[in-house]
Amino acid sequence: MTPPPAPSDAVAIELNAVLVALTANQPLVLTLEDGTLLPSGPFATEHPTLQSGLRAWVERQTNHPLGYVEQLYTFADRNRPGSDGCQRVVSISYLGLTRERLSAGARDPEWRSWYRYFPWEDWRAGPSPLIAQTILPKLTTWAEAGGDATSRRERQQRVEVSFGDGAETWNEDLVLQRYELLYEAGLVPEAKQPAADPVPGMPMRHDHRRILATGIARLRAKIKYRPVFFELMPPEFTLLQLQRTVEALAGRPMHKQNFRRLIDAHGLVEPTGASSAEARGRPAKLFRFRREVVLERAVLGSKLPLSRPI
Amino acid sequence: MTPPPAPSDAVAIELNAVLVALTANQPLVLTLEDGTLLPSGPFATEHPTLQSGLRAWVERQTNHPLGYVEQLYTFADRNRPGSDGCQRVVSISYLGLTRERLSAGARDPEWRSWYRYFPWEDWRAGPSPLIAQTILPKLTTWAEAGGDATSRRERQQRVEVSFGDGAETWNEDLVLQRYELLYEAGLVPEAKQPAADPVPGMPMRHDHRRILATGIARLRAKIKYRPVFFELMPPEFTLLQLQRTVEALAGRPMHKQNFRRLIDAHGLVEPTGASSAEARGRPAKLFRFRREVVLERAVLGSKLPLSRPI
DNA sequence: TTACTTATACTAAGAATGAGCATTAAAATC
DNA sequence: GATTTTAATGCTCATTCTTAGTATAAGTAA
Repeated sequence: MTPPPAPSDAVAIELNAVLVALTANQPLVLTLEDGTLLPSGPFATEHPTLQSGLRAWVERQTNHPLGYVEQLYTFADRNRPGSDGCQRVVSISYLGLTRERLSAGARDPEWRSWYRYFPWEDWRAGPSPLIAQTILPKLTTWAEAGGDATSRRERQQRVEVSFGDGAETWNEDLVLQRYELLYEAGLVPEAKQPAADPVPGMPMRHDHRRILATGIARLRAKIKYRPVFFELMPPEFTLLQLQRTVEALAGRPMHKQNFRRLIDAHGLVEPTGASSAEARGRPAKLFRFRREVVLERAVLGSKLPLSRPI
Repeated sequence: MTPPPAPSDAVAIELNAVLVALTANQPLVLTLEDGTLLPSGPFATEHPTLQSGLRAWVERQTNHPLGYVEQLYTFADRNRPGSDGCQRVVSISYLGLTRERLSAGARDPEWRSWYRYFPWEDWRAGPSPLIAQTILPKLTTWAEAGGDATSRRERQQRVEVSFGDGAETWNEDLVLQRYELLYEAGLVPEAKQPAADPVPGMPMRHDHRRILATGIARLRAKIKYRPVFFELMPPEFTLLQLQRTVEALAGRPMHKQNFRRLIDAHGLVEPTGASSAEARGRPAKLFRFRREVVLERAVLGSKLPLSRPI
């Protein structure tokens, strides 16, 4: 059918990592060069697999173990933003979760909240006002400028699917679709023909903001059926701390009682016996993660116990 | 943190495709060389993206459009089965769905039922007897041969999670975990130290059976929230034909009335007005897929209406 | 002591799911 | 032509899962 593929000429392999940590209820991502780049790992190492090489490299750099690693996507587009056109760049990206941050306040590498890059993705205090006030109007203009009637209707439908109506119908998993729609509409500075007035949100170089969007989307989808969020928690924690962590990742508020019922129903935690008196109110019991459940089958039944904002 | 990655020396890029079609209620995969290889596509093409290049290549070869394409995984392990050790091979694999098969009965390329490679994955007629009779005994032996007590318990737990108890608790999505467990236990011919009596199921060269397992697993998971199975259907079909298609992919029987209720509740189809008189009984109405729903939000609520075998 | 937080128990309504009965409509067979 | 067989389709009922609360307990800060 096809001869065995010949070794391709002039291929550069690049590893990109979306490294996530969590501090003060903010989801953080490790960045370089004033927040404009994701860290790139070495490819040709002594390690047998990409994943083990990446893990060792991150652990050496941050002095903390990587709790969870998963491959995100491989980009190899010829006219990929950032490639110079003559050499094909294959970029293999990974998502990694880690428990603690390296030296606080450092620059390069620096941990930054991912909502600086995607401010419209934070709905923890209710629907992001950015969407109804800024994004939807611009996208509607773009949709109405589409060529023929079919194209216009298709654009409108994509806007509606990705962003909902700006209030009730929000799907927090569609991070990547939303970014790509804004990219196509020229509403982010990375676009080929960027508009004069892009939507708020810090850009990155090359296609690193797209890779970050891929990572956030994957993580938001993942926490619904695998309790990976424990990799971001300290060994002991209260249920409210756990809830705030999940809310930070999902970008949405949750119903406290139902959240606890869910965690309990799946046997994710066990009490340590101790209590925390960190906050002002009634002391909360401390829990630890039951490692055994990682091996068990899927959990959390694909639905997070969202609450409607008050 | 790290200098920009230097172009790696001696890297070969290989594209592998898991191309799926469906005929006579069998899920088929395109193979080469007497069923021992998956097709490999060219890498350096005139196309701007890997995906468009793969799509064009497949459509040229099979004379049928590829309905759906998705990236599966990138393997780049140094001691990957099939690599000769000196040159690093990066293998990017894709899943593609297509509607019709090319010339029937052809050899090379040839469409083969994926259950020839994974006979234990077909539970359409109830729990696969292979599991209780052959696989679980062998895996139990392997688990009990583990080094210390901790290792033995961990092995047992992995067997239990991947294969369940051989009867009630079966998760059809864990195709890859099951194959990898059998690989580790030396129970497939591809293993490094294969046992004298591997479990039934046709092997493939290199790591192509692992790639196929990845594709099946991805597809089984995908149909629960995106109706991609329509890409395998003719333009008009009866609801029973649709059910048989989903059953072929998931490898499990479904409850007919509840399956129809689900399809109906999500507005996936619309009647064409015509009826089919293919089978003996009462003629079934013909339906067509409502293309609009592809754009809409997630569907099928993560649960297929399984039925217990009679 | 009072006001305020936070934790935790419990419940009622509604939606989704699992399982099956009953009926209809055609072809095949006697 | 009546009867059997095969499938399609309509409908119900119980159970479980979700949603959205109310109520109460147990601490700290003023």
